[in-house]
Amino acid sequence: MHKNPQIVRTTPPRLRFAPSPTGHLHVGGARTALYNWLVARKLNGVFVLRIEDTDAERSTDESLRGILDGMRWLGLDWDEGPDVGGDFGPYQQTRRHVVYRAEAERLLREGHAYRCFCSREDVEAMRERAAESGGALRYDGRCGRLEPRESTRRFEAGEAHVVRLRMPQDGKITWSDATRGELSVDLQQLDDFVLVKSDGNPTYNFAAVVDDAKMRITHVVRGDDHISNTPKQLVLYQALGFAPPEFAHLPMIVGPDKSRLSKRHGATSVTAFRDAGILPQAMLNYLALLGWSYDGKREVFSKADLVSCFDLKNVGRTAAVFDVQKLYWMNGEHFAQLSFGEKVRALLPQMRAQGLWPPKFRAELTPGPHLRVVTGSSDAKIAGSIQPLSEEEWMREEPSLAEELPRLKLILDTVGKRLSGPHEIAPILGYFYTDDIAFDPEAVDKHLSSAEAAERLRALADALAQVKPYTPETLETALRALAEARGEKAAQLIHPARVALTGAKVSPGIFDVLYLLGRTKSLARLRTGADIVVQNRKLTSRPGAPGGDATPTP
RNA sequence: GUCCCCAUCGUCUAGCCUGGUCUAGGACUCCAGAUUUUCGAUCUGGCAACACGGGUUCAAAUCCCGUUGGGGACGCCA
Repeated sequence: MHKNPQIVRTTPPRLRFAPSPTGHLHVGGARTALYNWLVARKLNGVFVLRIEDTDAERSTDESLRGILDGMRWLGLDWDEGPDVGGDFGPYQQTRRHVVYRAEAERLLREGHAYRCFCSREDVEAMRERAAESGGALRYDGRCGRLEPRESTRRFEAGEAHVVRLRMPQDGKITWSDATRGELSVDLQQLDDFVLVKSDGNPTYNFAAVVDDAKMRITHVVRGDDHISNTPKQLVLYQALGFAPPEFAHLPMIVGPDKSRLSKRHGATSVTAFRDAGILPQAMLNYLALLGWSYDGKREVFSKADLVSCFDLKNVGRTAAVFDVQKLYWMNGEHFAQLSFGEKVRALLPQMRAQGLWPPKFRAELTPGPHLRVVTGSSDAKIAGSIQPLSEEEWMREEPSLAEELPRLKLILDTVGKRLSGPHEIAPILGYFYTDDIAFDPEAVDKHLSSAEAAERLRALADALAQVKPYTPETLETALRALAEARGEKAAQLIHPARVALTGAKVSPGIFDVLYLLGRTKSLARLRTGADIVVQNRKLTSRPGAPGGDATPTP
């Protein structure tokens, strides 16, 4: 077979991601896209986005939009694609019919392919017979042995048919895979597979090869479920007279049960993780580590780090289980590295989704050392750190954001690493923004269940009502003085207070919480907490529990 | 059924090509201690793996063969 002289390996490496718009962008696809993108960027090559929508039944515009959204969110930008164009378009297979038809006709003319008039039932029967006799499930190639004249006659008579590749039957096909090394398959295992369906549409293997060749793709990086497609495609490249690209097969991403990741394993679409508050850079980083490692030690990488560190040589071969827990950990690592402004930007969409923004209430902060830090000299610093917010976003949030920002800054500072990312907003700082607090039953059970607790909360509320300047420092002295006067430990006041104020057993230092919540809210919540204790006791002592101080009903 | 791929802690992995430095390293999770007004965070420490069987070799996680296990493909889906 002659080599087409016009197709020469082009200088800039060209890689592609070729999703079919039949569903959302799932993590496996995103990882494939990422690796292709990384290689392209690292080698200063071109990243092409091609849409494989030849399956008219299942392809939808909605899926296409979702995939593009996902790619954009992850920051995987493409140089050529359906929306941006390029020199080798169109980039949507449904618009490339003429190309496939021309190539199919050429193969037919040159004898590398033939028309097959067998019905689906015929082929099915053949496979069954093959399975029984212990061989590979193959089409037997009978139409390939038809007299050319006979074939033409039936074709011209308008008989339904497909086009099949004439597969050589001797020897084996071998290639060097960038991640697996030498791979080979006996040609006898392969059959004359379909190139063009009876409706005239190309099959995946045919369209992919034609497009990769025409689009001058130099490296094909894909999941290892495509290993068995590779020999077929290699034969096709040969028949078409095109130089094949380099292949790199990636280990699959699987669920905890080691089977291919699917909905049944939980969230798998990247947009679902976005909506759950995962940062794109964390997603990217985590995905990169699924099947690739740098030196076995370093795990946190920025996008730019990945570009410089990534190498197909370090891609592994064993399937990787998708571990959401580690993804969340990774999210925390990236979140911690953000500036205040970037954090706010990452937090706002999530806070909106949770009904925590715009704030339903704000605290009246008494000027104190804490507040001075924010409103005083460092104003400029905050203004500077907020810059990542776009003009538009700033304007949209103008009234509340500007007013709330100093407090939010203090909240984030005091919450510190307890907040590992936007995905934790509700439990970690929700109580600062809504009175609709979710009480942790365990916390209530432990600290809001005794008559003493109710009494302490009321005493504390009364004491704090008197504190002159309302600052963390004065609050602390007041609380400790109260504890001492009552002959109790400070912790006995602090624990119930925390639950009353936040509903949780985890929170920043209690004095910061009191301060940031403001006096009005704090006192109200302490008193509500006392009421909860009472209700709680009524409930739990009702079933005639004899013990304790439950007064017998007349 | 046929073919292909894979096999290190529960999980992600380093080490394997170029056998000894591996009583197998890092990370997530978990546990313990320190710290803390509590939790968290943090620090310190800990649990935990070379699938099995044969070879080759002075020496094997590393090389070879086999077994077992898992996965994938075999479609007019991609």
